[in-house]
Order: sequence, then structure tokens, then C-alpha cells
Amino acid sequence: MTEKNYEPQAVEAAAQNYWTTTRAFEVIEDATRPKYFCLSMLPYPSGALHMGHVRNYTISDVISRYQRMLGKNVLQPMGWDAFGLPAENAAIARKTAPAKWTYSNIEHMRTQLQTMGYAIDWTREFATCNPDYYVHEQRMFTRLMQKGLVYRKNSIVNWDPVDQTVLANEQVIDGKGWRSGAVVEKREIPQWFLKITDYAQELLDGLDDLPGWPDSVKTMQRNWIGRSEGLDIQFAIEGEADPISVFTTRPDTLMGVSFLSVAAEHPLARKAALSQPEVAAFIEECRHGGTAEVDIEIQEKKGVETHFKAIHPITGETLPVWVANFVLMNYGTGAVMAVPGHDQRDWEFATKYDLLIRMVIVSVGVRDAVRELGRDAAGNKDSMSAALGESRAIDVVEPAGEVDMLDEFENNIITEGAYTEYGFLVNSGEYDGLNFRDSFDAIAARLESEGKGARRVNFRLRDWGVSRQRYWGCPIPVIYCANCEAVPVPDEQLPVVLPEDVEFTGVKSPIKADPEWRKTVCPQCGGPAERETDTFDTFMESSWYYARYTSPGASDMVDARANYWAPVDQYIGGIEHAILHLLYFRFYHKLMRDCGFFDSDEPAINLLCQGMVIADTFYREDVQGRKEWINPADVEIQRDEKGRVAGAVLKADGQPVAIGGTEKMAKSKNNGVDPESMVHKFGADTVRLFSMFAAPPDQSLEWNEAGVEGMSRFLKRLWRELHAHVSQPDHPAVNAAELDATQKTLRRQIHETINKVSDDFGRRLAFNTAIAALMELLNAVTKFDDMSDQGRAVRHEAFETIVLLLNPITPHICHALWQALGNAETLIENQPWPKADSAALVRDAVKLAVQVNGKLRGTIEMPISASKEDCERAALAEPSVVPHIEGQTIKKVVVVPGKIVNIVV
RNA sequence: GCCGAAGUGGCGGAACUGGUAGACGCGCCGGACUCAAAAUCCGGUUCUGGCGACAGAGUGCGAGUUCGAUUCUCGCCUUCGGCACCA
Repeated sequence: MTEKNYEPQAVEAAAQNYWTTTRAFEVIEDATRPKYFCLSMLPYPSGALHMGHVRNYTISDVISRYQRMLGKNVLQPMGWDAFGLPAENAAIARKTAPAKWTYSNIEHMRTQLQTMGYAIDWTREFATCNPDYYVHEQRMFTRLMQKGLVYRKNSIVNWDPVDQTVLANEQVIDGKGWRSGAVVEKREIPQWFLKITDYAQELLDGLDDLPGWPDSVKTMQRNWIGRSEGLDIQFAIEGEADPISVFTTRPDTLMGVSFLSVAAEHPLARKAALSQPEVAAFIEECRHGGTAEVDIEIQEKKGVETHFKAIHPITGETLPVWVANFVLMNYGTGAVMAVPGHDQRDWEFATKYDLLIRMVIVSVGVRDAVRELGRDAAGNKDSMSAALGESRAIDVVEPAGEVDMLDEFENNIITEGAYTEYGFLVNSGEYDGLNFRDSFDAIAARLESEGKGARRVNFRLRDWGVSRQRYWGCPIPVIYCANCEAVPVPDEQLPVVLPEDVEFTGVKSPIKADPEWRKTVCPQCGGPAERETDTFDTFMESSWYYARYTSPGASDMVDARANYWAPVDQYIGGIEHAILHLLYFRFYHKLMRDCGFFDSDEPAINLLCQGMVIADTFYREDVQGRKEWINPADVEIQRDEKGRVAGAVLKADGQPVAIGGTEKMAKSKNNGVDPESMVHKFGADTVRLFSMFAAPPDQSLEWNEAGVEGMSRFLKRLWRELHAHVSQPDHPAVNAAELDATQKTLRRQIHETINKVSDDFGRRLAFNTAIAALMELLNAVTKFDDMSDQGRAVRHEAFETIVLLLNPITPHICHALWQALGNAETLIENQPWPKADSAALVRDAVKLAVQVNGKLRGTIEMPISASKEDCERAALAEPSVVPHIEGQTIKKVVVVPGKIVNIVV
């Protein structure tokens, strides 16, 4: 080969054609070889590939190709998360069927993906909206019904009173429906739930066995599952048969309870509303607004008193019962005991409504001061001092406002906010002086013996509501019969197929609107019955898709092949999935394990959460102040002579545009960069190289076309330099014994680069620094102008190494260059990953930094064998160091071998 | 509001286990080649002062630990991700 110029389009077409015709990436199970399952989160077929996809699948492809070169049997599959809300919205906007829109998007995006040259086994591809896929999901659901892991209960949804439809949280903007603009209401409807809480403890414990997952994700999941130990306490209600049950993690504050708060949906609140118009009005007010947790958490805390009185379980005191808008019916028991002195939210609520605030916990310092004073809050001498005597200090944090707190204690008021730390009990009768743990035990024992409470482990995690009142999803396989209630659809009647050829207007799901579709007969009694018309949450499909890749065509979810491939060795996807998807994914694996499909407990060994792809935004404002967003591709940046950004103009008219900052690529800001046009302009290898170079994979990546041009320059230079090398006469093999110092230095850098890149790919997943090391090596080869036999031999070794190490990132150009280097085999054919030659890595001298008082003053070059004393002597004699230590007393010299000498004067 | 991250030159980032801050790339400045431009190649480029040798400052802000802190601890600020019906 003697091509002068690098032409990416031709190089890429040739390489891709070779891989396709040799079916290079189709894999089968092979028990004799170690497997490697490399998985990317499957894309939603939104219409066109975006840079986030490109980044995700390039990371996955680099890892896959690297593992392949290590000799693994690598499975890298691809599929489509094809059900979902955007298809319904597109269907309304374009007057087409959601299925049609989805399938055409898949066709287009598959073609786009294929131009990227990913090492994907396309024979395993599927779309989740295909009945061949979702039939298994339906069968799994009926299995889980039979196992008792599914139940139906009422649950709250966003209701648009104008469109008469359920809204997703995303469709609620500032408490109003996105299309109708009507104030959204909360409405209770029956929905199906999966008992993920049965697995809460295992999901929590399993995180400890996932060293390959980021700590941030594990922490978020732990907090989401939210295990807490506490007490269920029964508060009897005057004149009512049933008590209110509350859960608390702070039973030590029980004597500070001054009222109870219940959710607006709580049965007691409903009962109060029957006789009290103010309560009814408040509950009605609580029905407005969305159901999202963030809306509830940031809204103004409000409440209303009911006429009910609760009885304190220890003192027998009567306490008012309030309805409060911040108490969630679907968390805990829907009721909480309010301790304004020691809970900030209760404190604010009590301050607002002028309710009693009691101080029942003090810091150890205040306890000691009080003990010294020998009196309690009411001024009664001696009653405290005895009780405060024996407590052990645990988890006691000293607050800054110690003195204020003593004042507050003496006056029995809390003015500056709740004291929420653990401490010692006061004003708590027989429990005075106890610490958190001792008072917890004492109060728990008493309530348990009196039947008024019980220790309980509570989880923040709620069961998974899987019902959606939408059309474009997997039908829930349940039949309702007047005689038999909810009956699972029998296996032989599955799948329940979603009709695809429908009219979709957006007001009502076509299967809800069609009176015929739902009509059926009861599988149990044979009587007339109706099908469920709700569909599954699309997280259902994305919870088990990885499993289906292992067993294409299997008659059940998976077959015996699943245990060869599972668990996933490397999973890659966006950090936005850190909690929901990744928790359902882990949960579903355990469900499948318990159905006998898997031997493993967790679905994925290693997880990499990639950052977002961001880009500059530009805009112009019209006369009304509305922003018209301009795509970065249409803008030219202007700089001052120091290279700082001075402004930007629209290429079309040369007039200035405003710069709006760097944000996530999105249609709304028109700052998306189209991967297809980038590939057309620079080639897939350059796009892949830039997306791996510009940032480490877990950080956000700023798309910058000048940077892309830089990557293109690097590949062109590699092409040119390598072809210049192969045009030289043949050279002998490298003879390590014959090399001169310069040749040895280059050869050492070659082998250091092998180690660096191997570590970056295999352990660190730091592709950006691997590329930087390869650029440094090419820079060194370019400067190396030795045309001797051994010089050419070392240069050849350098080029072979660069091509092999770069192959996972830019496989097309490496495919061509490998052949240009005169190799008979193509690179893809089991070409092994290079190993560093330890003899080539040996250094005989090392540079040490010399500091005086921690400030760098010079460097010394020392033989590798030099002793600490030698280093110290050389450092003290170093000319650039001497002026800084002259006339000073040397207190200490720290010598860190191979690194630094620090002289302290 | 709660949970989790991030913050380093003009810009993207590097410094992996507490040990020479700024690798690599972009941009910019200067030069070579060219009639000229593009492309390419060579050199410089944290800031301040100085012709210079050099000196001082410097990793969001404020403290602390240490011979030594981008890295560890505490307290703030700002930005981003998630908050259960977007996927």
C-alpha cells in the first residue's frame, strides 16, 4: 500500500465491509473460552442518533474490542427500548400510528449506528415492542401473580380535568397540564404493584458485593432504599375504635410529642372532613398540584386541625391531630408524631400554627451544666441530678450554640430551630438523663409490653407501581370477571397483543376507546369478562432486556445459554439511571433467579456511568424578548489576540449572536450536534476518537468542532508518518543488545505506553489519558530521525504498537494501517494485545525534585541505586538549592526514594 | 426541600496511593514553506513583576492536619444529575 492521503470514507467502508462479510462480531457460546458480556443501556428510538448515544456505544465498543484482543469471547448486543410516551406524542403531532413512527425510527437509527463501525452482534437485535419479546414479560407477570409478588391497590395519579386523562410527571408544568393548561388534580385509581419491598434488604445488602459499581451509585441506592430502625407507636383516638399508627426513628423524643400529623388521604382526615368544612376544604386544596415528590417537598407547609384528639401512649395526655400537606400517604403509615423541639419541619409547622414546642433532648454539655445547677427546667432542684447520673455518651455532637441552648433549657423555649442531634433526655419523667440508645430500648420495651408499639425496620423504598394508563406499552395480562375478580391470562392465551394499526388522538388510549378489544371470557368460570386496558411501565421492558440478548429465540424468557453469558461484565449508561432503572434491573435479576433462570445474584459486575454531552448555546432575542436558539454549527466564534472568546456571529449574516453558556445537548436549546453530519465530514474514527479524548467517560463531554479537527489531524499525521516509514527499505529485527541510548529511550517509551494504555483500558477506563499517551508516542516517533537498520526496526515496533493500542478506539484506520505495515493477517483475526517487555522498561537514572520548605528549588539526577544519604548529599550541594539554605539551620531532610527530597530549614 | 456528583491556564482536560501543578489536545502569538491562501512543519504560551538570570502568587471560597495538600478533615458558595408516570 502506498496511499498518500488518508480518506476516511474509503477506509471505513472497506473495513466495515470486511467485518460484515466475515461476520466478525457474531458470537456463540463457547465453554472453552472466557466470555465477556459488554452491555450498553439500550436506546429509545427517538428518531435520530444523538451524541449521547455515540459516546455510550463508543465506550462500550472500545472495551469490547480491547477484551476481544485479550482473547475473550465478547458479546456486544444492541436493541431498542421501543415502548414509551414520546411515540404517543409524535403520533399526535404527525397523525401517524405510534408503531409506525417507532419502526421507521429504528430503521433509520440502525443505519446510523452501523456507520460508526461498532463490533455489535446484530443477529441478536430486538425491539421491546415486538410481541415475541413482551410475551415473556407478560408470562413473568402472571408467574409473579401466582407467587404472591403482585398486588392491586389504589394509588394517586396526576389527573387533567379538561383532557380527562392521566398525566406523567413530565407533563405537569407548574402544577398545570402541559396541553390543556388546567390545574392538575390528584386522583386515586386502582393500579398493579410489584413487591420490590420484599427484596429491599437483599437489594441493600447486595450493594456490598458490587465493588465494580461506582460508590456514588451505591450510596444513592442505599439512601433510596432507606433502611431505618424504629418503633411503630399506636396513638389511641378519643371516641374512635382504631388507633393511629405512626413510625418513628426517634422514640427518644416521644415525651416531646405535642401533636400528630396525618396525610390528606388518611382515613382519619377523610372522616374529619365529613363534619368539618375547613378540613374538607383543606383536603380539596391538597388535591391540586402534581404528585412528584419535589413538588410536595418545596411547597409551603400547611395544615388544618381536626376535632380528633390522640392519647399519648405514656402520659395519657390528649394531643391535637392535624392534617398536613407534607405527610405522604404512600410512605410509612401516612401519619407522623410531631416533635417540634427536635424535628425541623415540625418546628416550622408548630411555629407557624402556634403549637406547643417542648425541649426533651439536650447536648452532653448542657446536661452536665444542668446537673451542676442541680435542677430541672421547672426549677425543681434535685429531680434531674439523680436521673442524669449514669448515661453513656453515644453519638453526641456538640452544637455551636451551647450557651444559647442552656438559656433555652432554663427558660424551656426553643427559638432558633429544632435541636436534631442525638443527646440526653430531659423533661421526660422517668427517662430523664438517658441517651438515645438506652431511651429507645426503655421506651420500646414499655410500649411493647403494653401493646402500644413494636420495634420495626422501615424502608423508604415503595413497591413498584407498574400500571400506566397509556396505549403504547405492553398490555397487562389480567382479565377482570365479576365472579372471579382479577384472573391472570393463562400461558396458552399469551401474548395479549397490542393492536398496532390504530388511530391515536392522544385523548384516550385506543385499547381503552375500543369497546371490542377488552371483551373476553373469564379463563376460570367461562363467563363474560374484560381485559385490563392499562399497560406496563416501560421500565419493565428495560429491566430484563440484557437477559434476552443471551438467548435469542428461546421459548421462555431465556434458556441455558443465559448462565454462560450472565452476569454482564461491563454495563455502560447514563448517570441519570443511577437509581430507578438500575434498581429495577437488579430487582428483576433476582426475580428471574428465583424463577430458576439465573444462578447469579446480581445482573452486572462492573458499571460505568457516562457523563452528558454538552455544547455551547447561542441565541438572539426577538422584540418580545423571546429567545431564538441558534445551532453551534451556524455560528463562528470570535477571539481576541490572547485567544479569549470575544464574541460570536451568525455565519449566514455576519451579525452578532448572544452566547448562552454550555448546556446538555437538547432540542429546546438547539445545541445538538448531529453525529451523522460529523461522520460525513470527518469520518467515524475521528468522531470516536474525539468522544473518547475530550473528557474522561464519567464526566460531561463538551463537543467542540475545533477539537474534532485536532483529532482528524492526529489520524492524518499517523497515516502519513506510517506510510513514510513503510516506504523505507526493509529492516532487520530489533536487537536489544545493539541499541544506542536514543534507540533505547524510544523503545522504553513504546513499552511504557503499552503498560499505560493497558492499565487505562482495563482498570481505569480512562480512555482520554490512553489517547494522550499514544499521541506522545507518535510525537516521539516523529522526532526520532534515526535511519539506521536498528533505528528503522525500533520505529517499526513503535508503529505496530500504536496501531494495536489504538485499534479499540479507531478500528477502521487501524485495520488499514495494519495491512500497510505488511502483515498478512487482518488485525481483527485474533491479533493479541501487546505485552510490555520488562527488559525494555529498565531505567538506570531517576530525576528527583528538591524542595526547601516544600517549595521546588531544583532537580537532581541520581542513579537508580543511590542511597538516601547520597540523595540528601546531592540535594544539599545542588547549585540552585544552595542560595535557599545558606546561613540557615537545617532542621530535617525528608527523602522519598525515586520522588523528592524536602529540606526543612 | 432531600440524595449524589463536579469546580484546576483563554478553553477541554492531566497529575492513578499526600510527593516537581498544568501531560495531551484546542485556541492564540511568532517563524518556515507559498506569488498568495489553505494544508503542513518548527518554536512559544498559568498569572504578576523584571531586558534577563530570577522572584512572588496560584487548583471555587474560608479554616485545619502535614516536612509537603488539586488529593485528607470541617464549614460555605456555585453548577449539574435524580426524586418513584420522561427514558
